Amino acid sequence: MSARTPYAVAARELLRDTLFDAARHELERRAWSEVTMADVAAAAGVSRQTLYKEFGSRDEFAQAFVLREADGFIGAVEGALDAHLEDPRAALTAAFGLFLTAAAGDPLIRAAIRGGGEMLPFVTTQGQTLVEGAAERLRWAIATRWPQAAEHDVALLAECVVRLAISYATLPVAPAGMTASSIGELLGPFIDRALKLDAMEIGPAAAREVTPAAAPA
Amino acid sequence: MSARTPYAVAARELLRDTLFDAARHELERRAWSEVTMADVAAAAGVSRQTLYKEFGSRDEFAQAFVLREADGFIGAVEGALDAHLEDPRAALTAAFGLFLTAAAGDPLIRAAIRGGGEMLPFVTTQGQTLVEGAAERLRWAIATRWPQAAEHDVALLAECVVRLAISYATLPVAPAGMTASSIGELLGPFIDRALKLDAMEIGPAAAREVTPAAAPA
DNA sequence: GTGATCTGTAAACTAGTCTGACAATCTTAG
DNA sequence: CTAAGATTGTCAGACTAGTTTACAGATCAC
Repeated sequence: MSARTPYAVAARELLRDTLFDAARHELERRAWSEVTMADVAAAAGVSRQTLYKEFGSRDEFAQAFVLREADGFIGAVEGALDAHLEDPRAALTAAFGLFLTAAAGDPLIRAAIRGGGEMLPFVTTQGQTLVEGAAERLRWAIATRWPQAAEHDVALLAECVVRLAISYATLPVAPAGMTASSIGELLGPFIDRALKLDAMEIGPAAAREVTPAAAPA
Repeated sequence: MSARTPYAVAARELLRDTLFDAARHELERRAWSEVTMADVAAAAGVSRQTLYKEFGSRDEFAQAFVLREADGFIGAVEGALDAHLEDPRAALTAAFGLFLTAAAGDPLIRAAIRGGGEMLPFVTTQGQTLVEGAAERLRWAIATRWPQAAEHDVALLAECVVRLAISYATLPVAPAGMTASSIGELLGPFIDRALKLDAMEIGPAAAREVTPAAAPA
């Protein structure tokens, strides 16, 4: 795989990764508002200009950074899904619980929540990219595992789950497991109908009583 | 770890890795004499000049490539050592067997042996760098796991094992396991005396801190 | 306000890579 | 054995990515 990636592409990816890792490293000791672009660049062993060339602005960089962090979480979530391929409802509950547990333990998220919320805009008001990106990937994760599900249902589920995940991660009200099983209860019926392997006839336009509107987190 | 590696260094390493991987990829379908430098460069997505700048000549590149391949093997060998920390003799036998098995199954080594031996010089007559490099790393691997052993004994053992490994890999005469236990018999007495943890009068210190976890790299 | 710091942009400079070309060497066909 | 073709190793010039220095505007501390 790495052999088939041309150097130029890999080098660019490496640059971004190095910058992200540098940012994470800086964020482990102080808040985002205390970290300057110069700090990030220096920590990555790169000039400030290079950083600005790769990411146009400070906000753009923060956005991309948050997106990459989210990507890491989704990787873990996919593992949880794989552990419950036969039971979609359990898969969601497990994945959601794992995500919340990981999020609660992640030093970056802890800092982001406690640190005056200076980074919160990137996952909420400015979070369109994040929600879209995460939903896209979750959509793919679900679709490949339960291919019989209707595209529309998968899209709806993915986006709502992502929004709920962000909401509960930034504002936890109960232990991860408890929240997760609540969500499992809430979305269970929908999931059973949409993803169930059983040979039930799933009419896409069937009764859709509970259509949770895209509630902003 | 990757965060603490400055970009410039990582980029250089990436370039070398990309070139090595490209070479391996090429070598999986034809022999080294059939692979041109242009092929390697192209497969890595890099110009021929860049290749020549990083490695002065074709031979130098081949040398470095062989060295890196060997490094991969030693990584596996270290794993085998860790599985027998309490019994150095068994550790050597297991490691040697694992190496020979892996070597026998490795498409590159198979091709190198059968392909008219065009690459053999790099592990034999031209193989000084390889032997020294591999011995150095094996020496380190042993010394960190059995720190009570005398430096001289470790160095002697490491170099001979490396040479034997190369010899048997390039000219196998029996199944890997059989050869490995023969080597175990041959070097066993020396190992028992040099590395044995038992309270014999080895070394200046009878005080031995049993380090159970030699951090797997 | 004043000074200090940081962002975002611009310019000139440096290092690394690419392209195309070349002589020298090696291979192969005839 | 010779001629044609391919490959190695090297070079010069163009191009690109990254560095350095500098500066205007915004923000914050005092």
